[in-house]
Amino acid sequence: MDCSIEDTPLNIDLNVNPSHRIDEYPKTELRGDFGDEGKPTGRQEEILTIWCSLSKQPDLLITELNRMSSENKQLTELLAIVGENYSAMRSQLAKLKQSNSESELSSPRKRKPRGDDYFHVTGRYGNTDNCCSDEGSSKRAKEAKANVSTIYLRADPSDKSLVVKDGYQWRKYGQKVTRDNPSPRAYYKCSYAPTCPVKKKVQRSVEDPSILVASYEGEHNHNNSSPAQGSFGLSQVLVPGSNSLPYCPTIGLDLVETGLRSCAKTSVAEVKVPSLQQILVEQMASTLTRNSSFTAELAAVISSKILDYDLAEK
DNA sequence: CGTTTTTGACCCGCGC
DNA sequence: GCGCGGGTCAAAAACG
Repeated sequence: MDCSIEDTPLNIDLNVNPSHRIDEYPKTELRGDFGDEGKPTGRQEEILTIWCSLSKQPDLLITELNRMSSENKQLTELLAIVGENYSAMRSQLAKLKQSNSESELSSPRKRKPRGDDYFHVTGRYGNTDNCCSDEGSSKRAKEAKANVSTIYLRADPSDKSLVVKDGYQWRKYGQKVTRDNPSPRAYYKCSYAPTCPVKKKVQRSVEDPSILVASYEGEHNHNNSSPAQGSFGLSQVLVPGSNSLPYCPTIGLDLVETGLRSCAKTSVAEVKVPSLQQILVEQMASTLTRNSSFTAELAAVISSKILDYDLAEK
């Protein structure tokens, strides 16, 4: 096999170093069917091609490795800065929330909302009708006993369905448009067992329509219908629960904290959580490495640069 | 044909 | 007592 590389229309700028731009080099092409998992020959050929190029130029390999190492360092520093900015923004948000809640307490509400204190604590993405309840009401005391819990799920905003796949079987018995949220609220009952008292309310967040807010009420009185682990989706974290609510997902950036706080509030066992940066890096790495097109294009860019060095030296 | 979803009507608690 | 708004019911429609 020879180590020739053909031209390809692919053109991805992967160079984060502004002084070292890829488009300074001639566009090259890669033969193959990227992303087609049924035909692995294309990608394998690219890897072989790159390996052939690199093996011919050990010095070049070292140079390239050094450059990538420095870029990696830069990226790490950038990530640290982003993390610091995030922390600063979060503390500012906390201050804002605190001042907002103080002003809400000082101004009387027109109508006493239903719900319990739980929502007040965890309800950043909850509805306003579920927050700021008064103490002392017998109904609310009953609700507090009823094991109410809220989860937040990332959902496709274009998908209008209010379906939360949590592994249990639900029967929808109502849907309502509430006053303070344009998106409808769906009411579900657990249909796995006829006598199961668990109810679920699902509604999109007012602030972010891509967030589904699901409120669970009650406790399943039947054996778990073996909810599939991870059925909440990729970005959700399975949390061992002590009650009927098996999942306490942590989604997105600020939702991580909110989700976990809600877990703690519902007496769910304490959970070790990786740092935000770690989560971000892992998710990015996972997404990129699973994308065969990306890896193929990455290989294409690297090989084109190597070839260019080769030509320049000659 | 059984199950699930839709949707308008009704019920009930709360604030005024 | 009345009106508002959330929650539930139940008949009809849709679905598999």
